[in-house]
Amino acid sequence: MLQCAPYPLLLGPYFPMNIRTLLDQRFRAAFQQAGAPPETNPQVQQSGRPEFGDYQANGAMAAAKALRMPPRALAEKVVQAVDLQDLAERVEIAGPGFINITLSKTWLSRQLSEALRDARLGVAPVEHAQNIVVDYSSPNLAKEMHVGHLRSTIIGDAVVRVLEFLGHRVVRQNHVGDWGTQFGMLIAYIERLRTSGEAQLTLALEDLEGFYRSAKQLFDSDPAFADTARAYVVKLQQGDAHCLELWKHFIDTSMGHCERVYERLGVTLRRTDVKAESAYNSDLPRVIDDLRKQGLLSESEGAQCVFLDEFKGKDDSPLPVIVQKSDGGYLYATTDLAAIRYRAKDLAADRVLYFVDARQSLHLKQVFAVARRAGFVADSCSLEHHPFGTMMGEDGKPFKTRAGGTVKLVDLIDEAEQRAYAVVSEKNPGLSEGERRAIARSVGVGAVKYADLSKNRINDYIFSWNTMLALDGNTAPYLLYAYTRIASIFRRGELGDSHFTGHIDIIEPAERNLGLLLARFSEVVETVGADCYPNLLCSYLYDLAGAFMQFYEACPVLKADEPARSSRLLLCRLTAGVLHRGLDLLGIETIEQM
RNA sequence: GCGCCUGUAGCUCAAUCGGAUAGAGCAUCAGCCUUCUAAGCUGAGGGUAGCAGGUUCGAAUCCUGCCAGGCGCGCCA
Repeated sequence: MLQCAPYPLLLGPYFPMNIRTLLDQRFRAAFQQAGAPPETNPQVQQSGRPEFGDYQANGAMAAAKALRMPPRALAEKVVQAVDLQDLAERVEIAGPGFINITLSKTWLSRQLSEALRDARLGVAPVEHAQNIVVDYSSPNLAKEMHVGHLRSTIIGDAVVRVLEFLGHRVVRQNHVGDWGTQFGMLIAYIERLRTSGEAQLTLALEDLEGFYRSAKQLFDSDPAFADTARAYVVKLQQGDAHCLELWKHFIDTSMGHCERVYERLGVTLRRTDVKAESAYNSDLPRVIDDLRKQGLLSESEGAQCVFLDEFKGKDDSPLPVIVQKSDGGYLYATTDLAAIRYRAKDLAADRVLYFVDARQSLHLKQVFAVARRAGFVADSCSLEHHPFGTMMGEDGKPFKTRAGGTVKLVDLIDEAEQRAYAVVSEKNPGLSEGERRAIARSVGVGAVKYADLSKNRINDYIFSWNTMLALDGNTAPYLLYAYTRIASIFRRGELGDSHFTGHIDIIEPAERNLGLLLARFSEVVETVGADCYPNLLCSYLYDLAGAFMQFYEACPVLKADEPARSSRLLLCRLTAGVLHRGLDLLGIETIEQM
């Protein structure tokens, strides 16, 4: 394990704050002093181009308009007023009134030296920790996990990690589907196999997907079996002991499958995070009752519905949220309402995040609206659907096996590891078999996850083995390689904790470039925590890895003279720390060599 | 029919609350290994931002209309 962990000694008080926030505060004060109203947004952001400095404040144009004065004149006054003596080496006005800020190397050097002594690498814990409930993964247990579950699982887990790192109290909710009509069929099939022996049943359940297919086939071809299956749905719902036992056996087996996938993917979900659909069964009649008491319920064509004005269907007709079927059965909207109330009330959530397929947008919008109207959720609680697109094959159609079936996650992981193994063996044949296997595991799984995380989640995305396992470009292998290069420097120099001394002193352009990115880590992490777009963290880490590669080419470390050698070693150490932590927040594990 | 999402380089994708000359990677071409891992680095070419209007000092971003694709829309989840 690389010593990316921080210095144990903390010299004096250190209150990390991200640069953007710091500049925002300074400029807010300056704008007021310059005569702008207190609510003026200084619009501090990272500069788009190097010639515009490191940060820019763009608020002068808008504020000048309100004040009816020339924007450059306001910018002048702001620059006069702003106190940046400690941190900027240049503040310039450009164009119509942009204020460009170049940070001083001294200040940057000090920030980095401090971040190095901080276990959190300069990321401050949130001032007000929130209770954040995160609904993600949530596979249906009738079948094995397949590629359709990947995005929710991977993206949700990354966001969970980020939120916890920021200091929030996170409650994972794996809302697995373990109830509904198809389970009658599966139970009937279990029973049938049991009569031919326990061993055969166990074997059949190994391949859950095949199990489902066989049951379905029987269901479609054998009317007697179909009748039994339908009867079992009813018995199950009535709490029949025998059916429940078979059902539990099935659920248990299926959950075991999921857990093996989570384990291999390095996903933090545990059995204790499961709050299955069936867990809300007893609460469903109460949901209906409460909706009725609120006067929200109306009957339509025999079904119990909630009609809300904001939802219109065809020809402006009212669009119902059906919460109880005409036969008395409940639907997933009912379960979701029960779940949302549990999360808001029992779990006291400040935010509830749903990492759910974009196709459920309307459904969730309706559930959120009904829940609010019914008072299940306080106004102060934020309900957020974070949708994502579908994973497509290289032909632009939903990703399938060659035979046209769904791709099981275990198969996907197997193939990723195999392909990674082939690459490692080719690139680095000197490593032992065991080492290559271990590297292939990290690289293969890391590549799968990174391919998913690095894209803006809203769009559909094209899954391609080639781009994913490519060794260059914005991929997991590239980031992992950057990290191993640092590890290699430390190995080569035989460096232990005691060898890291002195402080970071930014001199070369490549050092400055790298240092500036390192100092921005907290900005990215905070943004991801707020907006739930892990691809921002990916592209940051990619930039960081790139900046390190350039630094590596331009600035010798071990061969440098003091004090540059010490400074560069510390820069390497901080880079390793940020890469390690950043990848960890994405759920990707680093390796020491590859 | 109504609603939601999307349309950026040949391909895969970015772009912070509207900000300056729209950026990467792949692929193509040209360079760099007696020097800390070349799974790397440097450089070149490649764009009517779907189309047309509008708002604005300023639009890939906001608004309107059209075109194209995907998805959703009463008793599955």
